[in-house]
Amino acid sequence: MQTTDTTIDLRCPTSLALDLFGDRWTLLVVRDLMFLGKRRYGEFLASPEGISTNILADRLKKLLQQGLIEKFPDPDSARTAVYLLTESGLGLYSIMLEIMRWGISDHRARVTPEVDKAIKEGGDTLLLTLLERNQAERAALQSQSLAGASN
Amino acid sequence: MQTTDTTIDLRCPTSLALDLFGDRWTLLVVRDLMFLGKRRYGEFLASPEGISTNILADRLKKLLQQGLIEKFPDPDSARTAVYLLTESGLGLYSIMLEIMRWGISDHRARVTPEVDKAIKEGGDTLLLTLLERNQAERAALQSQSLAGASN
DNA sequence: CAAATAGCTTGTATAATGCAAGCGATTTCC
DNA sequence: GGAAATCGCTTGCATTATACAAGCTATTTG
Repeated sequence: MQTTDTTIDLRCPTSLALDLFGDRWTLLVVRDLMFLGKRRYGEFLASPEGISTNILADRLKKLLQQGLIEKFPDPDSARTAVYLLTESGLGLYSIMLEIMRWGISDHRARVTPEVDKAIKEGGDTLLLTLLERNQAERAALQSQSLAGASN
Repeated sequence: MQTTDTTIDLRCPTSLALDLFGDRWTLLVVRDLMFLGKRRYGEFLASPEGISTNILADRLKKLLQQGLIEKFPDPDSARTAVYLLTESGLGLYSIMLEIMRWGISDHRARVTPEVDKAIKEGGDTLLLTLLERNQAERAALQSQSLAGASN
């Protein structure tokens, strides 16, 4: 007699997580999207860490495949796209916040005031804000792209 | 007039954190030490992910250099060493717990009952336990190595 | 309509990782 | 107590990932 559920991934969640972001760049793209309001290829590229163009393209592709981000046509320009975290992508919020908390406490690195407040206050006020913002952006982009398609 | 403190690392804490564990293996060694009670080279090597010998040696060296782990002579054998997380190393606890929480919720990966309980209950009961255990182990290893030195 | 720009892709060099073998210091076995 | 096995690495080499520069296409600007 076996267990009824055979879909459980027996691996350690740490290992699973590292499949996703066990590299130098993925979480920096997530950070840009989650906390710095960046949405476009060129904006990610402009981050001070200096990701290369091919690596950025590769990470965006992987994040798309894993359903952590979505890609929309940019209402302002036909040659750029807008990337947005999905709800699943925002599921990385707590990990990101703990990483930032760690970086601040041990190394006195800097974050935005918004993040700083979230780290010090605890709770998930910021997460709720991010979820709302994201939903609003997504709605706007979807209606725009529909309108665009009917032109 | 400048700020008095010139030691602040201006980089984003995410980037700082990725310097430390932005790779495939470092956090798996931390997991072994923090939650699975592994202490020796051979035990890390035996983890199911299958780290290579040179990579393991390299990561242990880096973790030592960064003060996240300590190395003690093994009281039971002159050819092995015992590695222990420092308090600074245990500072990664919250990050690890959030990573495991993420892995469990989205992918139903498995953790030890002890970790599962910690994830579900919240609070830092487990962290306190780990800190105590670690201190006890460290004390034992230090007294043993002193006794050994006087032989 | 020419030049510039955004978002990539495509080489190619370098660095990180994976794999297997080897090596010195113990420890075990007979 | 000597030979063989074991442990904790290190070293060499093949493969993969990343960095850097250039190029290409579609769009947009002047």
